[in-house]
Amino acid sequence: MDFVKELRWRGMLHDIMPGTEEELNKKMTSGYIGFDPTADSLHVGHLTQIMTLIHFQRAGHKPFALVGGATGMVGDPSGKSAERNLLSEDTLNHNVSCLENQLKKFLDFDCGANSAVMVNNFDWFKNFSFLDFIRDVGKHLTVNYMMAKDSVRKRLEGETGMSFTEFSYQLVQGYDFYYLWKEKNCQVQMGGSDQWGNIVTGTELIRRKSGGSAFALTTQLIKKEDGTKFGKTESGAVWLDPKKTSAYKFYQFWLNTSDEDAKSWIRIFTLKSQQEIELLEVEHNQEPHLRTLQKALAEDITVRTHSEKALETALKTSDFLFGNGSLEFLLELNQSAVLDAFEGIPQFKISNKQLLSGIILTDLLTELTTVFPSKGEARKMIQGGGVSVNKEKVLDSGQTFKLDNLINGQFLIIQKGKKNFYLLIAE
RNA sequence: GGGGGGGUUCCAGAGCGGUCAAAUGGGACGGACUGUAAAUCCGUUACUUCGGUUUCGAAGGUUCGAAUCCUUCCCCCCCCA
Repeated sequence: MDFVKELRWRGMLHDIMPGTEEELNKKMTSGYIGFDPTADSLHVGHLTQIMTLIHFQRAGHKPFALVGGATGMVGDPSGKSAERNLLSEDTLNHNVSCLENQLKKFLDFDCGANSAVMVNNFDWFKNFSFLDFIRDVGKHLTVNYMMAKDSVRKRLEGETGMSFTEFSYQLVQGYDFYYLWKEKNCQVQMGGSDQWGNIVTGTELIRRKSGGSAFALTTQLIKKEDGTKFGKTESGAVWLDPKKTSAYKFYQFWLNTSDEDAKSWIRIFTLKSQQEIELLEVEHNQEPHLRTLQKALAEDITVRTHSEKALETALKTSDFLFGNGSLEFLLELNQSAVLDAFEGIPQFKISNKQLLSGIILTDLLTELTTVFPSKGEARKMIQGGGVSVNKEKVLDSGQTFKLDNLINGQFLIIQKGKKNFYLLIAE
């Protein structure tokens, strides 16, 4: 398998430094991608980078996953219009270990020579003093060079300015590359296209400091066809951690991609072959309403990110919530089967006592649950026809609910809009 | 240290004594149409027991009445040294 070719046909390649492809085709090469520990989980936006490393390893090269315990302390100004808040050391440590655990799922760390390796740049920065750094690293690059970078220039032109800390970021990341190049024979750095500037600082540093050569390659930033940001839903980022984004929601996120996006994303986010994908596309075009591509995409990623079992549950839940005649289906299940099917959607407990006297819908949606943040909002949404209980639209915000509204004597299914469900359990 | 500009509802950005819960745009959410798609159209976008109640960097003050005027403080940007 030819790594660069692979990225090309998948439409992932954005920019590549001259000589990189030749170098990679010569021999097994080590390459790395850095991940910033800005949160305690990776999100779907990181998946492109993860896929890049997977392809890298499948092509017989040795992938390094770098977690930025040190760079995370500085803050990457790339793509940021304002200075960022620094994270505390505790948070950072916690995040680093979370990310490491997630990355372990995707790469093979035990397959001989090209086993993946996990590194944390805090390890080589913790004992690097400020003075040593500015003498050994800072001296090799001019401020002029650093200021020409997009990430810096934009901030200098803008209104917010930029701290020295963030200005230095590229040096810190640049040194990572130098260190890995020198100590681990890591010759290639990869990353999203927004990282080009930072990566080049690294190759430049290697060249000036040691006269060595290193290579770089960046991947396309994922964009949606309609121009909106990839990876966001109404409830925020789509995380890989099932505690932050349930497998059901995760599956739904991918299922809901548009036809256009599905075509490019199935190439980027799955390992399916070109042939396989083209076949799926033909199928999809014949009967677009079946959403063959979206389903294949969603299933593939869900299994690899979570598990076969998680996918099954997600499918079951989706089937139930979006299928037809589903209330009957629910009646046949016992309580644990219901809870299992609803695992991925928000649940609330209410007491039978309250239901005995009847609960007004708006209270139910705001005080007893967090479906809506305020009664006013709940009322407006109900009036707009956006709320259903047990699959039936409710138009009177004053309606009360009692014991006999419960399905199976214990459940109430609240629906906000078309796709947001909540399960209320009475006990 | 000197001079200038500025902090408004999710964001951008109007308002510059009452008609302001605050224009406009974006975003977000909801509805219709569909395929749980895209495009399009429509609606909502501080809280409320619908009487009112709390909002315009913070605290005071002037006024019948302030986002709008005054005082102090905090923060941001630009220019000069």
